[in-house]
Amino acid sequence: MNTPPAIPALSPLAVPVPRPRLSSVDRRRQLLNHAIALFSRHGFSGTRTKDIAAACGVSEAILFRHFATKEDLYHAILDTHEAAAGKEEWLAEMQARAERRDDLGFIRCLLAQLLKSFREDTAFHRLMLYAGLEGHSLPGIFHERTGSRMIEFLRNYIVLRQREGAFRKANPDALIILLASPAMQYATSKYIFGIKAFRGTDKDAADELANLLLAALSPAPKRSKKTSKRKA
Amino acid sequence: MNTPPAIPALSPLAVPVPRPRLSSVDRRRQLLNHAIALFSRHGFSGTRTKDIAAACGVSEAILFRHFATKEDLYHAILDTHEAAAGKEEWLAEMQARAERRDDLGFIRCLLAQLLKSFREDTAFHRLMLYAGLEGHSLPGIFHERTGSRMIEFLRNYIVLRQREGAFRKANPDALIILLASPAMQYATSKYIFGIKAFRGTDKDAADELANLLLAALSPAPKRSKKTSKRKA
DNA sequence: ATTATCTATAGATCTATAGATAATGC
DNA sequence: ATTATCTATAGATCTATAGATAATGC
Repeated sequence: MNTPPAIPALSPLAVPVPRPRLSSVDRRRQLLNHAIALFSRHGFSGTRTKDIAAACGVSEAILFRHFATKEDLYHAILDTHEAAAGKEEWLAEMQARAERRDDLGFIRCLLAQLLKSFREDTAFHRLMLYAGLEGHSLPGIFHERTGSRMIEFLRNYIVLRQREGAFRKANPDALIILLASPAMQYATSKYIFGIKAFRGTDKDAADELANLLLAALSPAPKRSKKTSKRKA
Repeated sequence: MNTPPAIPALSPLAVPVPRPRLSSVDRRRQLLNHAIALFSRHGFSGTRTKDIAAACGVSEAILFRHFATKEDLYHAILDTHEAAAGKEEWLAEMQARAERRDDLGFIRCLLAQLLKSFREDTAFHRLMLYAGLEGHSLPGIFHERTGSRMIEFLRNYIVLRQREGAFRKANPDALIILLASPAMQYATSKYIFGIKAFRGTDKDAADELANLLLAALSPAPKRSKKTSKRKA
């Protein structure tokens, strides 16, 4: 005795809820949004135009009225979509720490923001990964936008602090990799692959890693030999 | 005046080169190998069974004689394919460095091997990335094989060296992330996305990063305050 | 005799379009 | 009048199978 369908009269087939007729720009925006969600989950070739249209509650014909081809739709996304969440605020915050030479705060802020970006904008990062794997040259675009601006900023600070003697005189590119990688790797595992490599909150992870990274950046204490035990 | 096709008589269509009839196991192996190459490039949904069969020079019917469905083929790959390149030798080498407490050598070896794995077994890593994105739960399998064994080994050494006072008393999980991430990130960018974040060879990168990582792992020098300048 | 292989094709699905219809804005 | 929308469908492509054929090993 299973519960029979209670309200057959209200099934989607029976009463096609009168959807509002959206303006061209609104519908386009809606199509893009649902396309982002689906492409980010299934990749380009794993996403069906039918599903995108269905997600918006319209026929496929509508989709192809807005975008000539599936490729066009995909590129419309890749061309315009940036890592959203408060990039400007972030840069400002980093800038503030940089000005007062708060190295630990600087690194912490960097890591926290990377984690936040993956947490809140997972779709974007999945999209970038797919685009990179599928060879849609999008990581290029990413790198030339948010990415490279941040990298530029990072490198400037690193070089500055190296000149001031606060950071170790290593290859700045290596230091950039070192700073950004752990948070990216951790966030990718956690938010994209669903593997937690670390118990505790993102903040815990950021703090823990920031301390370690600062140690890596700090100039080597002067020692005569590897094994010398700093005998005052 | 373009050069006309020179040897029409030898075109593939004209003379169907008598391919050898392979044994079941050989053909199966060949199908798997070409499937790996194609799945790794285009993902599951981006790969056509036709292309796999064509790569082996046989009809699709042959493929479906060996694997009931495309899914079956894919899982046959994911279940059996491990990170190939000399895993045992690698562990032995790491073990040797561990025994003589050559921390820098230990880290260098780890990084060099990670880079080598991506360089020489790119298809495998692409496969894992795709599987993770497409939700084929394969990273799980990966993690339970090569991955987790290596992680186990790493953690043991880290904990040991922490007890011996040679490594900083931080969360071992954080240290593992710290150690492995830069090389993985760098290798992913370079070998999978084709972005070089670093001029120089892989060995240069490994050495540079290893030095930095060792600094991060080393215990903090005793200082009374953050800003103290170690006045003897 | 066994079995690796092919041809041909079914049936599903996918992108894209043509032409008709109905809601909106003037 | 304009235009957002739908239905219906073409044409391509994709997975999978049925049944026939030819190479191999005994």
